[in-house]
Amino acid sequence: MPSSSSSTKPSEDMVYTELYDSICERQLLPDTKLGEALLAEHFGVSRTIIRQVLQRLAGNGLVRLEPNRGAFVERITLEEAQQIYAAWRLVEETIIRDVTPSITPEQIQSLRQLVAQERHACDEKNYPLLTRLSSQFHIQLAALSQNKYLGKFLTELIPLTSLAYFYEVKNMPLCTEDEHSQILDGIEAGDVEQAVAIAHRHLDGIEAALNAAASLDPHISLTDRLNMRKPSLSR
Amino acid sequence: MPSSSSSTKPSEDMVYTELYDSICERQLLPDTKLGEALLAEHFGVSRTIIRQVLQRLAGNGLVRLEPNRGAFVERITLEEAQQIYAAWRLVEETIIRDVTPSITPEQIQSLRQLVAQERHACDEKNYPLLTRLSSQFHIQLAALSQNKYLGKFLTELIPLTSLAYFYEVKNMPLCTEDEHSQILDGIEAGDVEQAVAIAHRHLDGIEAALNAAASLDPHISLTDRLNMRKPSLSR
DNA sequence: CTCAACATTTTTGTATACAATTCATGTATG
DNA sequence: CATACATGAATTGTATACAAAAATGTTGAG
Repeated sequence: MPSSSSSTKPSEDMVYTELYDSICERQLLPDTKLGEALLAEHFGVSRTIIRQVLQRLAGNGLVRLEPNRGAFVERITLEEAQQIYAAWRLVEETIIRDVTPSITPEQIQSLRQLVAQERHACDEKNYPLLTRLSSQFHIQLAALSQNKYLGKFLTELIPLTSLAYFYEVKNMPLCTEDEHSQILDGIEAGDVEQAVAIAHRHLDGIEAALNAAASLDPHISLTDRLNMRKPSLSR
Repeated sequence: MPSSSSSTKPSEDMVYTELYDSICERQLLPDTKLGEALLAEHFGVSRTIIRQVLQRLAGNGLVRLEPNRGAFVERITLEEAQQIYAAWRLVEETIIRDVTPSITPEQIQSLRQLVAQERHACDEKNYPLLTRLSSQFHIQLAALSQNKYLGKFLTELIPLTSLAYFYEVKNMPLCTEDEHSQILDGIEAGDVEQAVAIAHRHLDGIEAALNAAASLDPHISLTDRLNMRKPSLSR
């Protein structure tokens, strides 16, 4: 029974989107096993399709394929997350500088709508949706860049931040629509330096929150986590 | 008859590498049809493997998958090539700034060896090899970056330059080992600004050569180009 | 001779069957 | 009682068979 209730046949892209969104929204947490047979049954397609989707997700870095062992949601370390934010800052600044002079009122309007949706999701405490919308703001901004390769890079980079998993991260709702709004203000006013400065502050803030979560987290390694399932044999 | 003469079974990675290198070296030119049955026979594997390889290559942007029509070597326009070089300049500079303070003598040595190979390939007029070595220099440098995401970006970006296809490009041997050598000199001396400046000149030069080739090229429209395609694998 | 409609062939897309590997369970042994 | 090993179940990897679509070739009318 396919979870997507639509009557249309769940094609490869639908399966891909569903898994992609689930990972980005942190519904599927890092190290979750993505068994082929299970997914095939769930979506009502053959393993062939599931396999292709998993390989595409692996190509985007969202899924880790362990030979002869299967597919898992990827997990990144704190250090890797920091590298991601560093690269993000670099490209975000470049894109803002690129987009600001040529942006149209319609494009601004479209982004403002997105911010409104973010605010709504935050009010409703719908944090999975908020996570996705927040990413989408930056992705949609990146899509406006003249340079589609930089845009594609950011589009692939941003979802990876969902793979940093510490206990506290789940409960860390980053309601940053205000900063998004301020970035738009700067862009709309043609004030590149202002927009760039806020964007940097914005990303610094997100990274700081992640660092805080990581420091609060009892540093449990993967092996530790596996071992603590059965501390003692009950028999 | 598999082209890889080794007796070991050509696995997926071998097929991937072979096709990847052939495209990067401009042995397989843009718009070349990559028929599944043909490749399967050529490498002595099933279509399943070929299919996986083609999807991986498509994920890297080297291959274009047209639904129900098959796989083709991707082609990029002059404008897209210019975007690639713009992104390359940005990231290359960042990486040089990142790598210079922490590079080791062994790493320098390894890169110098690569430059020597380049010089040799240029002397021998082995242009396919030179093309690959020239890319490899930048890729290997990028691999030294602390930021593996920027490194990966460049690693995926650089091969795309092989997809810009104008008549003159084939006959355009860019013997730029000297500039590579100078970049290394700057890095080795710890003179970041010098290294960055040369790197910029280097990339500007390559892009200028491409622009020249494009202007010399009789601007063939898409429809004309379709008429003149010779899709045979020359092997 | 040209063009269009139909039939044939080829190629891609998907599902399934089989082989290979890993993982879990249970048993024997020190 | 714990460890090592062997057997069996479950999962992944690969090849093949079949279905669907596109390309090609042929025929016939205008």
